[in-house]
Amino acid sequence: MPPPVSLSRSLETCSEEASSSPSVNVRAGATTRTQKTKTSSGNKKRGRVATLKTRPEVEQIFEGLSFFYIPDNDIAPVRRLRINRAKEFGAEWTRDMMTATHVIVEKKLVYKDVEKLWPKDGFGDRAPPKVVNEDYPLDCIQFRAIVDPGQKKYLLDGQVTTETKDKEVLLPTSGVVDSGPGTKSKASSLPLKPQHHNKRKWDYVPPRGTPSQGEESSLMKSLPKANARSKTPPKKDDELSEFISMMQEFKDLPLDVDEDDDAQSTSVGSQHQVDLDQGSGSENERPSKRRSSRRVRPTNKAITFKDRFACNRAGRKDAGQDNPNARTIEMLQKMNSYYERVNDHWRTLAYRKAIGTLKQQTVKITTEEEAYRLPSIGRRLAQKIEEIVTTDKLKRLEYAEEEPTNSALQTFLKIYGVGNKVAQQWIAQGWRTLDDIKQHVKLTPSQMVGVEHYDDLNTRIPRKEVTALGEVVKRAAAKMDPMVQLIIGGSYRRGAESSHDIDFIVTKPGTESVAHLKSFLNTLVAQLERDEFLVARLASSRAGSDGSKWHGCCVLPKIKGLNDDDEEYRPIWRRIDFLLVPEVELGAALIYFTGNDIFNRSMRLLASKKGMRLNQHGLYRDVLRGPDRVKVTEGELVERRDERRIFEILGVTWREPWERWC
DNA sequence: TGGCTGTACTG
DNA sequence: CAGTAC
DNA sequence: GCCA
DNA sequence: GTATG
DNA sequence: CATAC
Repeated sequence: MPPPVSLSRSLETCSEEASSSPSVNVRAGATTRTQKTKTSSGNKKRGRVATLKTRPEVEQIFEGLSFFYIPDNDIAPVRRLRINRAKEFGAEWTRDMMTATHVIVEKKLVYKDVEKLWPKDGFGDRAPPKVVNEDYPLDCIQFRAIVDPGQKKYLLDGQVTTETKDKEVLLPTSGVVDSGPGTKSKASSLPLKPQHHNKRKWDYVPPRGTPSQGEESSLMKSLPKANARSKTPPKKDDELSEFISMMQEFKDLPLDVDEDDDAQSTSVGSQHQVDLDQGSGSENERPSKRRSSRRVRPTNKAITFKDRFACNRAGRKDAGQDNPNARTIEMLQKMNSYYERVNDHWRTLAYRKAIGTLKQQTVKITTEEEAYRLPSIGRRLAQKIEEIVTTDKLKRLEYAEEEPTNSALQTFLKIYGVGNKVAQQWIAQGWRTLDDIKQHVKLTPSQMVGVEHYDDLNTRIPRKEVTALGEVVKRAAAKMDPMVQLIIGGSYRRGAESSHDIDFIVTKPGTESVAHLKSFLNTLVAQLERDEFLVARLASSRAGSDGSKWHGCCVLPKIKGLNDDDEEYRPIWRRIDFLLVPEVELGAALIYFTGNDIFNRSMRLLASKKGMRLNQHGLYRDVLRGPDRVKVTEGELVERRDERRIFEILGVTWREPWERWC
């Protein structure tokens, strides 16, 4: 594999600006097709400027800004294109730094190079221009917003940051550059989101009238979007498109690559085409900054089989507040709940996994590439993460939340017994509020309770109260059968500070089937109902079935020292569940009822990959699954009593309940 | 391109 | 069984 | 949405 | 009606 | 619940 010498040479030709960035050209050359080899004169003038488009006013994001480029010319085709792009969006190209609002520096250069050009006398009264690398304008265009120029990703080599926060800005010598007004840009960005196949699904449909929503594959990113915009029908032959595709391919590559990159690639060295240049060993782990489609997951970060399962990665609660990615997580969670609402089951799953991954990060994830290297974060999510970090918002989410039916959906789904089908149906019938529902809809008994006690049932239960409720039940139970054990599971067992409901695992030494506990539960429930502790029954075993659970509502009685201080004690309805578990199955049941659900699914998935099966009853092996993965054989029971043994057999290192937050 | 945990209860 | 819940 |  | 899906 | 026994 001889290095592409010839190519690079031809490039150099076109890069008359010598000293600077031969590399750029290399690429251009390599891409041949673009301007046939002989880029020079003829083609060059072929009115690129003439093709300058004017974009709709709303897109004039750079209005009032003037960019000073370093190097100060537009000889290199790529830079010329970039300058023109900036102009399209309202920027002025200035050749005088004194009038510039931003100094756009080629990545190959370091901060010192900028200092050389920096006016010795400063800028007088006016704020000095912001110094950023060439990614800055591109990102602004991509997000259709003036993003914070102080972000790390726009720093030059050798540039020092002033603040430790996210928004640091570097100041040139005399510098007093703050991130300036509008660091939190409010500018509108365009949606970047390919709508999906998602057959037969009521997928989200962007509100009409909003700016192009469209298709835009993740690989296409910003530029193509422009052409595809509704208003201006794309012109196939537009020569700009040629550049566009070229830009897409290279815009994220450092402009220096190639043969000379060598040495300290501390810079955003890229090793694209690593395979080409022999040994040079640039195959360091540098996350290739390219955003092209080519998937190059760094191989160095080998993820072992078992590490791919969430149940094997540590996780504790809390990962929230102080987490450096809190903002990102918050936004993704909103997207997640949106997809939950529209019943996009699998996307919801993907988001939850990604959020889990993010929660475990100890450093802030800033760029797409950085995010992409993490497990369960693919291109699409990585892009969204970068968008959030860069613009502090997510366009896709804004559209989603604008959906008029969205709020009604959100309301209805929080009613016990109402899922997506029913909620959609109600909305289709025109109902939008709880009142509408109360008046016009025939509810099932469960839904009735759900509506009547809507607020109570959607209020989280403080841990302290869960404990208190637990005591009430345990006391009653002990009175009727001291041998029975009640274990509070769910998030409480994981150590949560508040829970959505209370889960009791009801078991008793010596029991081998739920039948042995059924009568006890009936008695217990009956008693607690008389005590007016249990106030509603939502679901309980059907006659014939295994009958192992009971769902209902309860209220905490007035208790000395806990809630008797207020003259007005109002009982709050709480969701309560009982699960009958024969003692022999306690381990499996504990795993199941401790969760969280991602943890459980992960454990079960791992089990199934190992030819085993895990459910609330136990761990089985040699499960035979027929042709359509239909379970043919139950499999042989391996373990069910001992929680730890189940972990062991699955090859999962033991994790305490409070370590099962995924 | 197909899978994505596995089960119990309601109506 | 579809829908819902866990 | 992610992944094998 | 009761069982089944 | 809808359908079947």
